[in-house]
Amino acid sequence: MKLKIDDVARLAQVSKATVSAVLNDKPGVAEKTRIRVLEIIERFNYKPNHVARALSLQATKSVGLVIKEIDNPYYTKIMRGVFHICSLHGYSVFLGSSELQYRQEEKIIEAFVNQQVDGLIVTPLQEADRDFSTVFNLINRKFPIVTIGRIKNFHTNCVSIDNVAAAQEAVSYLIRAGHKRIAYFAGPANSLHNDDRLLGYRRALITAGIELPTDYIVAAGANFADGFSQCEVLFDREFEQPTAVFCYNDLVAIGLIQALQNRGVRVPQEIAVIGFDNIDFSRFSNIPLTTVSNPARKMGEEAAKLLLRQIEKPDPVLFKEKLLETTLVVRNSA
Amino acid sequence: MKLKIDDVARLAQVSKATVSAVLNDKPGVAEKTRIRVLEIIERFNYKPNHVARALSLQATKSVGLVIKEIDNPYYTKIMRGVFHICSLHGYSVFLGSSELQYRQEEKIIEAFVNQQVDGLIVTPLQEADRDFSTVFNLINRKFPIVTIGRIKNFHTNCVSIDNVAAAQEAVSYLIRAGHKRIAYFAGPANSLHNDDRLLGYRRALITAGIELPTDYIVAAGANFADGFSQCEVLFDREFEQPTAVFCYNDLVAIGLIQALQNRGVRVPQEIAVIGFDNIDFSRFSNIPLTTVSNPARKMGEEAAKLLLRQIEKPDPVLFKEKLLETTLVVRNSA
DNA sequence: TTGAAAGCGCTAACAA
DNA sequence: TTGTTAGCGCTTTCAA
Repeated sequence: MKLKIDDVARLAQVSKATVSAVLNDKPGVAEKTRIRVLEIIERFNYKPNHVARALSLQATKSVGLVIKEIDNPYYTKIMRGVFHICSLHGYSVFLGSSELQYRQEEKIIEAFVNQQVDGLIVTPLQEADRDFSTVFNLINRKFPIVTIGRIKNFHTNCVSIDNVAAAQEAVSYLIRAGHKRIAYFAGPANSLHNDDRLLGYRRALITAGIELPTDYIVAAGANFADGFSQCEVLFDREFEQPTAVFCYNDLVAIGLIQALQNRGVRVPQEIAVIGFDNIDFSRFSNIPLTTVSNPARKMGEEAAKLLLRQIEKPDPVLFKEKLLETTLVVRNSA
Repeated sequence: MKLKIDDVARLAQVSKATVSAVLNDKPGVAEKTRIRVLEIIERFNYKPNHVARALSLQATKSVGLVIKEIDNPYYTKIMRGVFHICSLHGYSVFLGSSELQYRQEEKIIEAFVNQQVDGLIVTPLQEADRDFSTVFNLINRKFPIVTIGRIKNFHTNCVSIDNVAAAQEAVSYLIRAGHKRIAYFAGPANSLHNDDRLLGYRRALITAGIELPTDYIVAAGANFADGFSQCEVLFDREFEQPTAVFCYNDLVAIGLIQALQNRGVRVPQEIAVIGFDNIDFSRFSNIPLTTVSNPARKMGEEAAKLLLRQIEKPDPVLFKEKLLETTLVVRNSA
């Protein structure tokens, strides 16, 4: 069977306390014995039992990451960032995806907490009637948590981007390019990201002194199919057809462009389109997409750093928000 | 602080052995006391400490999943399957991605084993000079493992598809459609999948009595960029231009189609293209892709089932291979 | 039907 | 500098 610490102790002719000390780089072990112990460990390929150590230390060296959609490249980028930093620091990560259901999100969080993870990174689902008490309680108990994106009316340690400013920049770019009738293909209802991007869109218009009926705000969603299917709204007779569309995200933008092309509408000549996120694929899409680059991987990394810092020296004080930079990536769609 | 089993025992005025018994649905607890204990558990929201239980049981109720690429939708589908079955059975899953580096794969596997996962699902990287001793040793120690895809010259519990037959079917379809000059855009070198698909391609040609120089086999890869960049090879003067291309996977096919369109070549009229995997996006791509549907999610599920069965009642006997069905999905690209 | 006690493999006081 | 011992929070034998 597998070796345990007592075996190593016996083989090295020391007590297990000593073995434990060398395992954990504790001072106060004679160089000679340290070497002897290390030799035995090496020779017999001893690996400490992680579970036993976790029980004794009351720390599992693991964190939980809860994302919203496993198939969304934005979240896989975040994942990569989190994985990267965590593995650098010897933490492993449990992954769970709420698939946009907040009950599911709560279940996952609870499961992770029961698994004794040392901390949690959550991309919280924000629905109007959503109950945040699970997260709330955890935070009250000083359980280490960082959220990716703020929670409405609620303070957490979090990392995010300035969605308002980013959207405003994108729309201002369209305005500077001469567009006056600019539609917004909105994201999921009750998404804080969507609220912020909508606000940025509005601010850009206001700043430029452009007034547009609310018809120019089209409820789309977050996926390819949403952009694709809502395309027809643009050709509705009720309002003057836009010359540009700012989209909630790249998937929506790509869906829209596809539908536009199916109708024979040229992009960007007849209708310009801007996305958001700068997913990998947007570079390769049929018409390379102009979009706002969202530093998802970096967000994952910063979230992990924030969390690990919190775990390793709990800061009684207060909530930190880390804001990351976005940039407009101009390609061919606008 | 958090309640422990002793607290519950005290509150319910029983011993902790009794509490443990009701927690684990063991028989031999009087209905009256069971109810009393459950009430206390409910009232104080007691949750057993997973780590302590794991140490005592020598089982963590967790498994490790090692995939090759986090950004590849094929693997995220597998993930979903694995997650689904595991969570149904109360197992949590550690995820790791080798990102195509087998050293990385080994590290992850070792880390998982040290974490005391109860079993492992691996999508093994197959390179020519690759050393499988880590996996080998684990299997010899009867450590529960299932691989997704076979390992060359090596028996494991595994789930896979019949890549040869699937490729043969796709290419035969092209032949029946009248194509005679069919190229193969090959996947990564040393990929067993690629070997099998290549074999299927060859068999289809042989069966139809078609002979083609090896120029028609183009080294591409597994990603969009590979298909995109290798497009030009098709227009090489050295050999007669193909009328159809069978691609290693959808990403390559989509990349190729994109490049073809950039050149003004019409798909499928001038060149027909078939992919492999049927990733979600292939349905939405510019020209909806004809492809071989690869039941990735189902593979994940079956792999998980196989693994859990192995964990819960170790079968001393032998290796099982589960072969899943593929089907040709005909859309517009061929 | 219940409880006392030992044990899972490790860490950390404390004593020697 | 090293060893003894008591936990960490659970499960499980065995005796009552």
